[in-house]
Amino acid sequence: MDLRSRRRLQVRRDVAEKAARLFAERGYEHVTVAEIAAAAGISRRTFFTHFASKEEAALASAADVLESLQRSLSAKKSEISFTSVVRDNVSELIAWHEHHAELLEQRRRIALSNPDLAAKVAAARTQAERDMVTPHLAAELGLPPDHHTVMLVVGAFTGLGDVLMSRAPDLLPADVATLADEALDLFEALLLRVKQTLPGTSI
Amino acid sequence: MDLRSRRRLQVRRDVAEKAARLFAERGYEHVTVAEIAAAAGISRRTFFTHFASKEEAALASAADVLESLQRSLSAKKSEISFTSVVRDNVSELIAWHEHHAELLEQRRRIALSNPDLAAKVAAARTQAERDMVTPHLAAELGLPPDHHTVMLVVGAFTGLGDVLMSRAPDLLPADVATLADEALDLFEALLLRVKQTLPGTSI
DNA sequence: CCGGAGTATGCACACAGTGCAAAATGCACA
DNA sequence: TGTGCATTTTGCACTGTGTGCATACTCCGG
Repeated sequence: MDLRSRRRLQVRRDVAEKAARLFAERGYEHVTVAEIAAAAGISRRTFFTHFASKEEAALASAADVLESLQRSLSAKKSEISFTSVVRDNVSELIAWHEHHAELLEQRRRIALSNPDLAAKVAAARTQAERDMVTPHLAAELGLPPDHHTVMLVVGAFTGLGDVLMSRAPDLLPADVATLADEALDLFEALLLRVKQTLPGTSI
Repeated sequence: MDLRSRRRLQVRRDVAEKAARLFAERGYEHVTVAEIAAAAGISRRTFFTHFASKEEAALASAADVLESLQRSLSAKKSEISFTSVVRDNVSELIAWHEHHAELLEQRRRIALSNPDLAAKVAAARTQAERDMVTPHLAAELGLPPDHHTVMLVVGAFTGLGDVLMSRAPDLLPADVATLADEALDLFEALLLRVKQTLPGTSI
């Protein structure tokens, strides 16, 4: 990694952070790209060499949440069952959330200021979740990743995950844990049933 | 309904239809609002009295799909089980799709030309699905609609539904039916399990 | 026929995003 | 150290979306 690209990355992070601050303060719509650029000490035109759009800057500052799940899954690969890994990761995530209350409050305000943006963040999260989880569930079921059954199971998983993520901001950490447990119990039951029914289905 | 509003609605439909045609022909991004307005015989400014945005015009022409589920659910209310109603409705939807191949092809092209728009359509569909389905499932479980368990079950349902809807365009109608059956079997099993576990949980 | 409500339109403007060319910056090599 | 090259920054002009405001039009009841 040469010096140029490292500095570029640093600028990118800096701009995203300044943007997030402004969005949280005044609402996404009421902040212009010119203002973000000014706050970061670059020109408006340069902003667009770092981000393809104002929206991208907003999304960039929220990309970190998934990294933890990513790490958990690739680290503990196939050692233990899929749901156990996820259970562990949920605890990890909840702990992380408690230690970053201010950051999450900022994001909550941004999301509140622009539901469309929030929907996009959620969609991106779901998509990433889907991509991470599919290979593991496919392996656990002994099916190819593009098998319909796998897709359905993954769909149910992300559906449950979406509920969890959408409720989490309004709940106490302990309640989030309870809800996550219930969701995972449900998913485990579903998974078990699929495994039992599986030998019969052969498309 | 007075004459004025009826004509206004007619114009709105007309504009949306013209817009959809243009979007399918040249791609969402390569059609300007000015062109849509011209095609519909109104001024650019008037376009914005009918639609808050270009996007809204694109979404407006895709709002009909959900009406069928809406009707099915409110008509057959509580006569038979929820999943049976949905099963019936899926057949209905598949039949409808076969009779509107050209329209669906048009929408497929629009979605292809702009993934963001497609994501938004999907999100709107999911949200509407959620709203329709929640009261029925709450009733069937004997819980308040905002109960966590209900939310989770609804989440699983919409998650499965999303997979179904995202795969459908690439499958033959018969395969869509098979996939829908599998999804509903899965959901039925989940629902059954929740019912069995329910008496124990009391938050 | 008239006055007013609802609607259409034109005009000016703010802002996002892009292509292009000039200027600034940092890196390697003589 | 200076010079040439590649990357990056910036200004400028332009297209397109969306909005506020004022004006003109249309249709309705009196």
